[in-house]
Amino acid sequence: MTTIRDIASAAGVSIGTVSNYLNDPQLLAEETRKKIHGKIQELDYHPSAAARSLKSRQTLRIGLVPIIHPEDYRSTDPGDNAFLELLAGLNSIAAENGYAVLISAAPNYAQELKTYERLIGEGQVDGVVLMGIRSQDERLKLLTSRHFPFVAFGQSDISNDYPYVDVDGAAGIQMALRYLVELGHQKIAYITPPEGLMCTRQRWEGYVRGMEESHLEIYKEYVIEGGFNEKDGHISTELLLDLPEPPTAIITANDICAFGVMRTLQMRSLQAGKDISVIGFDDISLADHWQPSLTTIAQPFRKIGFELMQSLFSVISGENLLPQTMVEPKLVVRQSTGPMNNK
Amino acid sequence: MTTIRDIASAAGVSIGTVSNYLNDPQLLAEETRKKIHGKIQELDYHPSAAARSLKSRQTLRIGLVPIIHPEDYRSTDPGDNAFLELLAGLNSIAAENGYAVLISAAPNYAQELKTYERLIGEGQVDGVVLMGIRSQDERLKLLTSRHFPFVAFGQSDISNDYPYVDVDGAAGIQMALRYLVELGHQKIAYITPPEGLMCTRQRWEGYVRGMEESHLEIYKEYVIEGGFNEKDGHISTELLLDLPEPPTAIITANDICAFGVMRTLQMRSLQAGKDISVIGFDDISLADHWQPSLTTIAQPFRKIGFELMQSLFSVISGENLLPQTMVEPKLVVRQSTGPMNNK
DNA sequence: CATTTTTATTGAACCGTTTCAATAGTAATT
DNA sequence: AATTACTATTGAAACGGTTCAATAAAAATG
Repeated sequence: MTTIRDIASAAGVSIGTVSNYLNDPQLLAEETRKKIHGKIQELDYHPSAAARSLKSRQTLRIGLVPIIHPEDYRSTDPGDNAFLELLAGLNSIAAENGYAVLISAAPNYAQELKTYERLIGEGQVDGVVLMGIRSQDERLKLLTSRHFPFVAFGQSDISNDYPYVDVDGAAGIQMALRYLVELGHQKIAYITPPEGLMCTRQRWEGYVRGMEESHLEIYKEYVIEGGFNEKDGHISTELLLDLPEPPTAIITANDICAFGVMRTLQMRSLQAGKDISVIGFDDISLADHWQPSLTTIAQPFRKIGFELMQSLFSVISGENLLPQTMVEPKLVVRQSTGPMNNK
Repeated sequence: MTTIRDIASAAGVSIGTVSNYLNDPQLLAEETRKKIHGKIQELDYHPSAAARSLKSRQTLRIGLVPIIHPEDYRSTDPGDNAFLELLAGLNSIAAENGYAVLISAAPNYAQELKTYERLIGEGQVDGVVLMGIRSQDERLKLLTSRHFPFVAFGQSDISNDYPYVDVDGAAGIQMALRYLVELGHQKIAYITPPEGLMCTRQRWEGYVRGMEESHLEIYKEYVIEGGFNEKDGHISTELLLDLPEPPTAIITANDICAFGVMRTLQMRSLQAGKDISVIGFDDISLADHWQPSLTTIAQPFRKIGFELMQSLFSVISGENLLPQTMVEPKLVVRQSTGPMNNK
């Protein structure tokens, strides 16, 4: 192992000078700089991360604490696809800034907070990224009270004075509505996410705004409190189709729910995209491969990862202690939507 | 920040004793142990990871270096699903042993080796996990020559005297064959992965052994050098169906290829699972949602993650410097296979 | 009871950096 | 020429643990 002392003596300078070379090279005379550079290459020197962070109090690491599901599970959870893209986003910005991402798993929810406490207590990381914000999220409280830099993906239902990045669900729904109206639809049903979630409230606003924008009235029969599962889609669709005047388009809580809608249409010999238009939310990988493929409001997870990491850096550097970003979703048009069919 | 000295003076002992408490509590007298424990709780003490690893030379971290694809991409790459499950496996064993996983991304292949060199040079991790082993993989050479603990997922086509975990592709194919024969199939075609890969060689062995086992002869017309894409499945299937005596079952290189096979069958108005049985490899999430759902040979990625991390620990501890593990795949039966159809 | 062994604790050195006041040398200013 | 202002470099003191030879006290042995 070669240390800073080896470099110093090989280059005939003091260790302080080598340290300066490492941290602020322009402090040195051109000649000295070259000499040190040469020796570093020659001796293949890498400064010890441990020593460095012991003294300087920064680790160049960002923490992430996933909960590992106990069993081997193959989920259609959008979380899956999302998580990878998000991780890619986080990592790429992190790497650009010389940071790495430390994943310290918690075996279950009970151990979650303790894992965060260890992570920050031991000084393993300079900041953390929170995913899957829950209502009354204890992690928000913990990190806020400890004044530890963090950023969350998603807003909470409690106070929102913490750094976050969120997807503008309202804009997404509004976008979908605008598109459907362009296609001639007017009877547009909306299957909402479960009551009580932040995104439910957000998206509802989008629905209201979008309908107003197109001067359409909201019929309460067309708004169904649904959920994220295929079953929710199924049940809600049955209700909608049994109305005296069924809708010609359905916006759903997420893609999985939309699949439930489409299966129900099929059972009734209706064709999605022709008889009834269906729009999902998320754009999971299945959406593209479904038959017919699903038009959906895509969440740009990679970009969210970028934003999260950039926000976190601005918190850490003190440049902006309360960055709050909204990311715009994107409408991906596929086969499950089409012009209104006047039979 | 409370340090070991704070605890020591609060408990009225020396810092050496507190250190002993931390690392080997049974060295202490019951009474002392309690006293220190109390103060640690009271002062919410967490030993500094940096100081600890500076002196002890272990980081309690394992490194992983993914290459971040430059663009936002939504892939059907089994790698995706695989990567997450694998990561879950790695993390859960790591966490059990007090370890965390450090992800240090490389922006591209050109920078990959440098990233590894930094990671181990700076002493950021105690070992690394290698994924996606390539032929003549430079990483194997680097890590071996530096005597740095590592374990690879997959064998290489060069020398194999390094620690690895691999999936027994031969056993998988043999399993599939046995199942097809049970269903009455005899004309069983095999679309191979591309020539030159390790897995191709492995699986070919499985095909040969499986056919021999059932006393079936191998017809070279039934063996097609294919690949991992939908197109490979398509082209190969056309060839197979145009034979004077087309096969009644097809084993493919992976699920994506199998989808290509199934689409081709559909084009010719043949029904997978009735007219011709199709078996994939990997069990990506789409396999279950395809119409008809795909029978496939599943790679247990979670378990592979377990094995990888366990192997790595045994290398690090010196307990076994050359662990080499084969993991058995599992046949997942769905709708794309069925009894032979004697028309 | 003296001696040896075992058990519990200590304290100082060390791990490899960063940091910063101090210093020497050089250039600019009066 | 004397003073002041920079620039480049130094050296020692941290940072917060671990390690280990040394020591003290208690227990076992002859």
